[in-house]
Amino acid sequence: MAEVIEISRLALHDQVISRLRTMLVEGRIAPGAKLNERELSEQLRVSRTPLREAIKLLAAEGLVDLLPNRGAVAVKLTEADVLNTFELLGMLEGMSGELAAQRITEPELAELRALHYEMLACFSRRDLSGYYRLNARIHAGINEAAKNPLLTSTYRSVNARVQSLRFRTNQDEAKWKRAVADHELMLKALEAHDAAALRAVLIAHLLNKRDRVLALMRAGEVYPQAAQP
Amino acid sequence: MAEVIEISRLALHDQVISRLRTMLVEGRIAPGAKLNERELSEQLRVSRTPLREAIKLLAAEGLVDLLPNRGAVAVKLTEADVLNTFELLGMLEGMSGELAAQRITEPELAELRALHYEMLACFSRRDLSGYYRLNARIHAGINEAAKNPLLTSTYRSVNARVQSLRFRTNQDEAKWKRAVADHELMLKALEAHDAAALRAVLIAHLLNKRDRVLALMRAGEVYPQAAQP
DNA sequence: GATTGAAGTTTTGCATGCAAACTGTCTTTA
DNA sequence: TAAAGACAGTTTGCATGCAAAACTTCAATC
Repeated sequence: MAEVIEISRLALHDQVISRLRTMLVEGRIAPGAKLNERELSEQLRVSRTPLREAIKLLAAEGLVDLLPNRGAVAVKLTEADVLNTFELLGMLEGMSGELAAQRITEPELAELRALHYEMLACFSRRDLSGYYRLNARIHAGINEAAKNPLLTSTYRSVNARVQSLRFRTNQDEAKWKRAVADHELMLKALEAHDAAALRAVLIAHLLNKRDRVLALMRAGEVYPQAAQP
Repeated sequence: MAEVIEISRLALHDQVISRLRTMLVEGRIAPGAKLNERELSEQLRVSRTPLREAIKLLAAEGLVDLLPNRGAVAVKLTEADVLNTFELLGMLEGMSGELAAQRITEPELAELRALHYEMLACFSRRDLSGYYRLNARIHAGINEAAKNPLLTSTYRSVNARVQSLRFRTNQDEAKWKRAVADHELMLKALEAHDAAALRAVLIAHLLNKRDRVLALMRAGEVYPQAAQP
């Protein structure tokens, strides 16, 4: 009962934000595409007021660009944007790792171990989407173990900018194995409370991802359907 | 001509955001105070629509808390919040310093040197507000020299959360001298392109500031007029 | 043929109106 | 006397309306 009330009482503009963010991150709104207020408000079944509030917030998160008197467009990252984003993301994740190695509790470690084994199961079955989901939960878990909510939310926000690109990198067998090996090292570092080691492996892991994203961009496979101005 | 047009064309909600942010950062809206939409919209001479958009954005920046169906209140930081904020800020500023030491150009360095001497002039005259202004410009300059706009905007956003507290710390003579000495070290490190040294001095400088802010909070001098719930 | 301009349409930005939720006070009841 | 409830006033959340800006189309001129 209370559940239903709570859910229905989620502010409309918050629902709109979530749905829009998902559409942007998953690429259902193509990078560079214009966000037409009338169109979106009909699609999402809300009036333009909460929709506009949502768009403003997504602009603050860096997922859309606001053009004065000309509405909003989904951001289309340049190579420099990607480099800058990963540069910052590496620092944030490295810091997160250092703090987590120092501050993680035994129950948190046990949960991360469990997630790790679930992820290995997905790897064994070549279940890529399950792997991605668990991978994200593990990184979120490390982030939480750092016990700094502001760091967590900052990381989440910066990460959202490149999330859609990270989704699209194709995992060939060798790279996938390498990523799994990285995760083994992460767990070892956490168990040993070795801050420097965890920082190093997290950053290396991320730089790897960055290079795959850059390779994708350079191959021109990222924005296939988006029209150039 | 174009100037005037450009200025007048600044979106209303952007003006509102700036003015509200200033009011929050400078403490003209007390921490914990409720933001009444009708009241503020009359005060700022805009309707509630752009005001509400601005409040939502400031919530995303962490300057106000949104209470569903009950409006917004200016954030009132706990000691833990301050610790977390400075922890992240130290990391961002440290990173900023490392990159700046590697990437700063000669003209940028010359400008920072000039600002430094202007700041020394303010110190010599015991002109605290001028000192603060130049101090902020120097730190912004270092940030820019890091050549990562995303890092710059992230730093700015996180810094805004504690800006109002930083304003209020009282500079006794010894601490002020120490801060000026830190700035000398920063310039030396930049000139030598010594990333590690600049990182170290920036972080030490910031931790000093953190401790002064914490001391202020513990002395109960931060929220004198704000009513407790 | 290309470029400029003018009218019509679309879209954004802001103001306002209305219903739902919340706050505070006063009354009623145990 | 204290607690609960009802009612009035206030405030928020969302929808809608209107004016200004931008875009489109088409024709006219060089």
